[in-house]
Amino acid sequence: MFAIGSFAQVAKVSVRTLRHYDDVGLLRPARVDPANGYRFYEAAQLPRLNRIIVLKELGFTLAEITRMIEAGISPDELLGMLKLRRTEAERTLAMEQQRLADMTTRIQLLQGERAMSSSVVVKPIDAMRIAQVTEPADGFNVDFPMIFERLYSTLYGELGRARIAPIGPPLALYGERADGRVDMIGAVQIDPDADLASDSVVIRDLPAGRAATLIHEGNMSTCPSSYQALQQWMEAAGEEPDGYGREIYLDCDGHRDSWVTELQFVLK
Amino acid sequence: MFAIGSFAQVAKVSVRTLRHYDDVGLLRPARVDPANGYRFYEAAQLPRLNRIIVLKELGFTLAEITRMIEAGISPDELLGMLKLRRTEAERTLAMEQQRLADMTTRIQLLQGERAMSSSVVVKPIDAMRIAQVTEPADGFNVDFPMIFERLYSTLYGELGRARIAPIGPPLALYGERADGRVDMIGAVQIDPDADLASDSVVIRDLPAGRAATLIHEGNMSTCPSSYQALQQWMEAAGEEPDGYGREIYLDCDGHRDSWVTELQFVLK
DNA sequence: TTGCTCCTCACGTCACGTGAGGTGGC
DNA sequence: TTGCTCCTCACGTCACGTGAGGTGGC
Repeated sequence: MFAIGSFAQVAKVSVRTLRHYDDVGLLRPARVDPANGYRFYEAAQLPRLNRIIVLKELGFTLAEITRMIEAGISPDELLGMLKLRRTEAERTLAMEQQRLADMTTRIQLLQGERAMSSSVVVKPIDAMRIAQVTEPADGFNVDFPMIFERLYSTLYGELGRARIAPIGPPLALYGERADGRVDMIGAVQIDPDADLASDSVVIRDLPAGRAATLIHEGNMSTCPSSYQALQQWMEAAGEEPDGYGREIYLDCDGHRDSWVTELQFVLK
Repeated sequence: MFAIGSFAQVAKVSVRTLRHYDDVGLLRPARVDPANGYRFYEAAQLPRLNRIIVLKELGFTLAEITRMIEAGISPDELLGMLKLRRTEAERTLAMEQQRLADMTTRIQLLQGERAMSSSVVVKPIDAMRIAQVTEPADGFNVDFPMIFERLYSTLYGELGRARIAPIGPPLALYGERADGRVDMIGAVQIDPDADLASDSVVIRDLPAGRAATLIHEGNMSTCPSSYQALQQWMEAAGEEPDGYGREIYLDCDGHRDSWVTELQFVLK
């Protein structure tokens, strides 16, 4: 017979742990003094306690362990559960490694004085239906404000006439053309059930995916530096963009200098 | 201005998360409607939210993030903290890997039908002062009960005369001798302040360390199979024993068949 | 009027650690 | 009588998830 303190000492667990296992019914003392509630354990209870400790080290929860021990699990079953757990463990291990790599990326970028890129966030993007108006251009050295003014005016005009309500803020997309030029695309999300026949406005579905994103604050004329930061981040993180960037005009109500725009690169 | 739902959507966090960040003061809404408590956010708050998300992904706690953001941390400081965190992450990663290896060991042993070894536990052993009586033998093919009866009778007799109280159960140790024979050692823990002058009883300090342990239930005559299980476990786990085994007679009061003994191998 | 969005509690999570406040035997 | 061991609550941990129960505007 061991009092709880000595039993804890030989088993190298805390007294609190033994009390906890009593509470949850995982390991009841061999005897409890009815007068003062003192718990007493037998040496013969050590194999059970050790089994608990081993299973815990293997990553099972106390609830799982309770079930396993109560059910008098066979070696074969244990083997199966262990293999399952190992698969889980491998996954969390891979995630940990990813995180470590992520930290290393950020450290490198910080050392390169590109502090801005320290708020690049990768997030899922949902599939959505958009309405868009396209205009080709000879590259990125163009008068963006003028072009997009035209695009959005056409887009919102036609949507209004067709009684289709835009969802959320306007988007800018860019597309490669067969003739080597670039498509400037003004777009906005619409209801997936909406449809429209128009010469200028095209309805299209964007697929779901992952994107590296960065919030650009202020006038779009200073946008290139934000794009650069995003691109540097992707390079350092070993991510590859799928196509050109996207712009989401989260706040374009006030003065151009106080606009807030999310830049996105869809990742492969 | 975004209502909490749309702000959550663009930032890809849950509404609950935004409320939580408000509660802990990490990200207060730009405006709260005094009438109904509705929270409203501005696009310009996204950079802060993204910084929070990034720092969280890097493994900082919300409390740490709060401090970092409030203090307007410099890139250099961030770099330092990141490196610290990376060291931590590397350690937990190594532990995860150890666990995975451990699982693989157990899986192998289970497949080899050595289910018994599935309750081998590695635990720290404390440094302790012991009193011991030694008798050489020609190997392990001897009459253990008789020898140890002699050893313990001498040991407890002398301790009693010297008024030294034994602490805990009796131990059996084994030692290599220069002449190729084996020392059979009966021992017991005593107070670290205790001392004794005797021809037969020697006081000695055992160092702290780690040991692989297994509980043997029943008569010591069936002990070899438990020792074998322990040794198989060590081999599979890539651990090396430092010297012979130790035995701790946790319960040797009743019939020999109901004894409970802990077998230990100190690990290098 | 029916949905939809928003609100505020408040419990639950996982396995104990850590006091607080009190008791019984050497 | 002073330590020591034991006891039972009960809060705290970490970052929210998940109802419960209720309200205000299209």
